[in-house]
Amino acid sequence: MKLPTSFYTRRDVVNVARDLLGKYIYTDLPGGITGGYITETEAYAGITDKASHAFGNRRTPRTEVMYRKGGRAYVYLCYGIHSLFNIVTNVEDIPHAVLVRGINPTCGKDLMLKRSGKSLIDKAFANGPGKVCRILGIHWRHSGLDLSGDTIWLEDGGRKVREDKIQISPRIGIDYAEEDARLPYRFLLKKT
DNA sequence: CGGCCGATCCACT
DNA sequence: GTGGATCGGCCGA
Repeated sequence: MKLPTSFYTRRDVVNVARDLLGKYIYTDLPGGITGGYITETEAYAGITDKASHAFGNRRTPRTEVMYRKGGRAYVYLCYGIHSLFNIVTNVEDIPHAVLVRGINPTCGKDLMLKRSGKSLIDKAFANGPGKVCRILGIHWRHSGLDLSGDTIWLEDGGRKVREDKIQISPRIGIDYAEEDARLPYRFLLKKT
């Protein structure tokens, strides 16, 4: 069952990031369908968040998709090599997003292994946002895709996520964000 | 149009 | 724990 648009248009991006833990992400891209459930996310809270690409209400061709209604993909290139996948949230003109930093692969494992160049799925297989995009076949050209479509989508697979299984910490790799670098906007599923 | 830099990863020490 | 890879986006001129 796909997540409804109303899941993405909620105004509390930090809670959306937390609620995305345990939800399933799927892609139907060349090679077949791959997917898994989300194990790590970060919230980026728009124009007042120094870590966000939309800080200060900055609008560029790249960031424009963040200003659209929640429920689309915002994918961009980082360090010249890695695509990073974000889920746009909130209503139109409020550029909030959630970065998907880790998944637990469940579907299309052979294809994910092939895309990764690895020979087995270990703990470090999908524990970073660049790796997640690589194994799911997501590229920055997919930015703007509607998540209610059949290319990239999310489902509520009925996984129960207990509050005491959630670890919260500051976000990674955003030291430039000054005081906002310390905000507790990162959510991880603890190892079972 | 040139130059700087990044929401990372991996090999190597 | 650290440094190099690598290139599109952004800004200033």
